Amino acid sequence: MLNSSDVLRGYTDTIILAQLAHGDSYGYVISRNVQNITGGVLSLKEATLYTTFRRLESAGVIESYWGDEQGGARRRYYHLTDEGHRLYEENKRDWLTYSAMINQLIGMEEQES
Amino acid sequence: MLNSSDVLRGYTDTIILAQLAHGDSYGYVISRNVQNITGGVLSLKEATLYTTFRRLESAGVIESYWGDEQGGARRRYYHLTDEGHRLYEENKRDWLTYSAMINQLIGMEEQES
DNA sequence: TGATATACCTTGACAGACGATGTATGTCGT
DNA sequence: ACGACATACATCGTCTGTCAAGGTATATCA
Repeated sequence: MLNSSDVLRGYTDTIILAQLAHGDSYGYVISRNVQNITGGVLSLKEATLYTTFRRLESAGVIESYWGDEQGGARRRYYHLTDEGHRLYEENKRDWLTYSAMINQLIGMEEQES
Repeated sequence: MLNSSDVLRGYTDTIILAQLAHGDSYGYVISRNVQNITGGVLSLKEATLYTTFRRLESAGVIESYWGDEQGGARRRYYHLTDEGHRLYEENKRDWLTYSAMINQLIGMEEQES
């Protein structure tokens, strides 16, 4: 009943920030990485990916530039700003807190009174 | 930047199923439980709660009946159906899988190549 | 009398995810 | 030469879940 959309919703931003934290990258590769890491179980759909890029760039957490490929399709690369790095760290901490709470809420561990 | 809505989105169903897994309950108490468990950090808003009840009942995973309170406000109790129990267990398993993947995706642990 | 707690409910708006669709370049097989 | 496929980016319109705002009703306590 749970689908990819609901599972990732709210974390797409952080997933993209994570991909960019170790170096500039571009849409197609990020999309592929997500599929590889999750064994194809979860995926950031292209429509989601590109609208998210727009949103993050408007927010000033990423910046983009065109790569100078010789041959092949053009690539728009994205770069994490300082603010982006800060947000990434913050979101990681938040995920730790929130995922622990969801664990509690959905009864993954029995709580003693 | 992450807010309660985004964090819980996709898990409200499971949270409610979890609350009902140990016995029938009603909206107000479930809402309070979520706040207590998370120390007030996360909360299921009433509008969300009641629209979710409708959706789950339509789906046949919960059933409702009016309590016979003598005095005080009336309460609509909810009961997990067999299908509801099944879905709850399934969603718990899914959460284990998906949360591990999100951990990977947002770089909570460094992966060796 | 009115404030507070308990308890339920609906409407309308918003925001994020995504299917469908489109564009363009380059490679490989036949 | 032609079509299939992979790479790569982009937008539009729809769907769905969340929630602020508003409402109803009962009981208790100051």
